[in-house]
Amino acid sequence: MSYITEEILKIEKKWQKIWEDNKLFQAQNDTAKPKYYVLEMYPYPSGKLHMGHVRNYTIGDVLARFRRMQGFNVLYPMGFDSFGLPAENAAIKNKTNPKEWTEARMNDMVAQMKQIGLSYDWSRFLYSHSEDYYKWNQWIFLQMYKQGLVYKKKSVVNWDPIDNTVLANEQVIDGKGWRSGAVVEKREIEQWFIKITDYAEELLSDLDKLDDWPERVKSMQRNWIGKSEGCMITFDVVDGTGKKIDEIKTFTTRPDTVFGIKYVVLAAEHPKCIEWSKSTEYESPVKDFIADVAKETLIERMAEGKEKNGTALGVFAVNPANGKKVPLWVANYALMDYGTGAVMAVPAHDQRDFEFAKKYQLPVSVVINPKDQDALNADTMSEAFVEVGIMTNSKEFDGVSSDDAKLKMAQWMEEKGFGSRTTTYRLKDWLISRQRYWGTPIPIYYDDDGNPQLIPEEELPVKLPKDVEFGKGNPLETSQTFINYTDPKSGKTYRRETDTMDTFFDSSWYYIRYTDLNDKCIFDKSLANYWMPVDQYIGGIEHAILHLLYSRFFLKFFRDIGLVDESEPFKRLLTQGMVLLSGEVMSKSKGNIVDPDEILKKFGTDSLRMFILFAAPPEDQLEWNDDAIEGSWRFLSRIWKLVEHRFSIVEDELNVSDMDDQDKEIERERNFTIKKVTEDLSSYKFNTAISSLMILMNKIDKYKVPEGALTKQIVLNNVTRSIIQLLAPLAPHMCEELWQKCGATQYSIILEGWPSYDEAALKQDVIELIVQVNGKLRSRISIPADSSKEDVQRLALEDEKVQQFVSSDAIKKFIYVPGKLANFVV
RNA sequence: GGGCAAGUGGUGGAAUGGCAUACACGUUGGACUUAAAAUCCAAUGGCCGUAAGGCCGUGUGGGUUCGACUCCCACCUUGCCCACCA
Repeated sequence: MSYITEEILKIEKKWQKIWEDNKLFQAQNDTAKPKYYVLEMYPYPSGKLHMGHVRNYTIGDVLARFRRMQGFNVLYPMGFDSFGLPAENAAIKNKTNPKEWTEARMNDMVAQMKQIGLSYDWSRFLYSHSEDYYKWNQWIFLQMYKQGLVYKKKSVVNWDPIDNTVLANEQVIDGKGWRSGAVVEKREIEQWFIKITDYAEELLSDLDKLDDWPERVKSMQRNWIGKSEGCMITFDVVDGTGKKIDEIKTFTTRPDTVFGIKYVVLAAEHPKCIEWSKSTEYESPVKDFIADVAKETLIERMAEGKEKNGTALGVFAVNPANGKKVPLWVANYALMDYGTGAVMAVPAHDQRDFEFAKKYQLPVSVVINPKDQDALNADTMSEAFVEVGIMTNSKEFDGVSSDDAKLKMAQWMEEKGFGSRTTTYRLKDWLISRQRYWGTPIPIYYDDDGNPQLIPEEELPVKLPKDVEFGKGNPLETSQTFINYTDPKSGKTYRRETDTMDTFFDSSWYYIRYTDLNDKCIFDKSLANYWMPVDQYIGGIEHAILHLLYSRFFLKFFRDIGLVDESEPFKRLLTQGMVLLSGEVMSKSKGNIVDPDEILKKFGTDSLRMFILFAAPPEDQLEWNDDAIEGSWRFLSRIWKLVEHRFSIVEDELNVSDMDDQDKEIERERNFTIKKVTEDLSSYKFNTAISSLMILMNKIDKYKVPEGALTKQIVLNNVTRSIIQLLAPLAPHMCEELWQKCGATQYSIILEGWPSYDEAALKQDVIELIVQVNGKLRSRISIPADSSKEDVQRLALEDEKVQQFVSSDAIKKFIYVPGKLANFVV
């Protein structure tokens, strides 16, 4: 037999069957054993696995197998994020049912996963469109409702005119729908929201506990939550005659500039714009302006360097710091959904306010001067001064550094009662309503007064109906069986909510459902406490913000209602890089894909796995290379031949006193490689783990075992067995097969444990030392490993090459780093 | 505008204060072969030199250090995230 395609495919099938027949990968709920939970982000059932999937799952599979060999009780499950728009779009296009379409794709992908030999526990398989799963989505919704975390609000939403649905802010990318790419329009409808903002502070501060998350992901989440500390200031609003008609609050991070306020602007969506200008000469220009802003698409509104526009409201705000009256304006650069929708404008010290003031000839007044420079002149300034400086024109605060003034003035405003220190977040509440069929129905009905009422828990799940028509808005509205809800107690019929949930709801808690897939409760608390958190989570960077933020929020919510003790779902996070072909991301639309199936047919899954792991660190982009995968096969082939041609079972024990220097060297390399591979796999440096196995293999090739040399044969056997064990998580099928040829005691190599190494065996008696002169490499000398500094200096000076550069009277300093190098400074 | 990450041979990459380019791919030469493939062996950063050897070299410019790809400062380039966020 040799390591060729025909044999490889036979071996793969053989071992996949043995694993399955013995239920080798089923996680046991044995809470006495140390656990390890490995999870990959469950996929959307898109059709076939692509290289990105293969890379993602290979990484997880290696870690799962490695931890199993180390004796951990490993949970390694798989499932599908199977609700979502594509199934519904396909249903419209092909006149099929979303369920059939989705399940056909799921089946294809599961078959491929099995073909690759991924060691999932299929007894814990789940998918979000099953009634057993989405029932708990509805249950969670009810619990959140009861905790006051769910509310309905009429609001301007992002409307995707191609997918005919509302999009969350997060699903709008550069003003376009994340799936359809259509320019998003604005519409106003009643929507369901989840108050994730209640958890903003904890979601932010707990990021500091996630030591094993990439800094990049944490910083993206921090940006997204967008915490700002500042001050809320209340202004009296007066009409032209000075009569108080109302109040307005503004948020600022610059309380130090409060004496420089020259006007106040409201966002165009602010309801007070119309109210305050009503029945005055300002009403019509204000209305025109608001209409103009409303007409703009998101793209236009967000365009960079956007011209600032506005118009006066005809009313005034009284600056509570100095009692001065300043005009109120409506402007396109104020945002309704951040802060209060109203901004105090300080033209001298904010670039946006400055530009606006210049355009509309509003006054500018300086309250901060630069340190150690001439005072600013408000009339000749060409841009706002935004740096730290010295306070001026600010009464008792004059002369104070503007940095210190921030706190002092905020405190002063608090004492005077018109300001209060506040924290705001950019994070917004989560809009979960979707006017779509293929998602979880929201468990609500409306009473005769139109007030929302909860569907009782015992009636869950609210099932998706089958009598629906696609292609006419929200399909659920076409189902008579669905829209009418009959209260079992009163027998009365009510209208049912037809919105479904954002599919991010499904994926926010699936990881904890794997810990206990029972049908009585969402999950058992003790099992969840045992398995959680996920020790290693693996997925794409595209989920760095939303999915991971929502998941963190859900677990904190579960904790708060007593379902689980953990606060963070994912202990360690790995965001794997993309797979590229000639520098571009592989994509169907570009036609530059390498089909995993083709590679599997040619080289088998072990070679594919080896290539993917070896070609780049897991977080980096991976450039596909047809030649390099052959290199991976070549390496596996050499190990195969090592067992076929050189391994030979010997009953005798190794006798250390019979070992010569070469034997000891191989034995040392064997121990060293075990140490290196163990460390590398623990920190997922698969590429260097493989390279150290290659180095060991190169050394084995040079190690000669003459006919009948018993000691050398035993040494060879030992190193061969170790290399197979170390390789087993990476190339599992071939290693199982070879292990059986090498004196296995168990039916699977996984049950034989992970090889250990002897720290003492790593020591060398004689080492090669680098000798530098003035930091430049000049020679290498062999010295006893335990030499003293004086001995090393003496030995080094005896070296011819060293003598060329050093005369003993010129030595200023001698540096000796034991085991590494010696350096003469002359 | 703010934040984060990265920049090393022909290519993927290794080394995170101590031999720069491990390991692999590719290329070239050789062995084996009637031949090819496969396999095995050798060479492979640049410049100078017949050679021994020397000099230069990790985006750029400074700095710290006996010693810097690695640490510090400034800049350039690329990628990603956020962004009229008050």
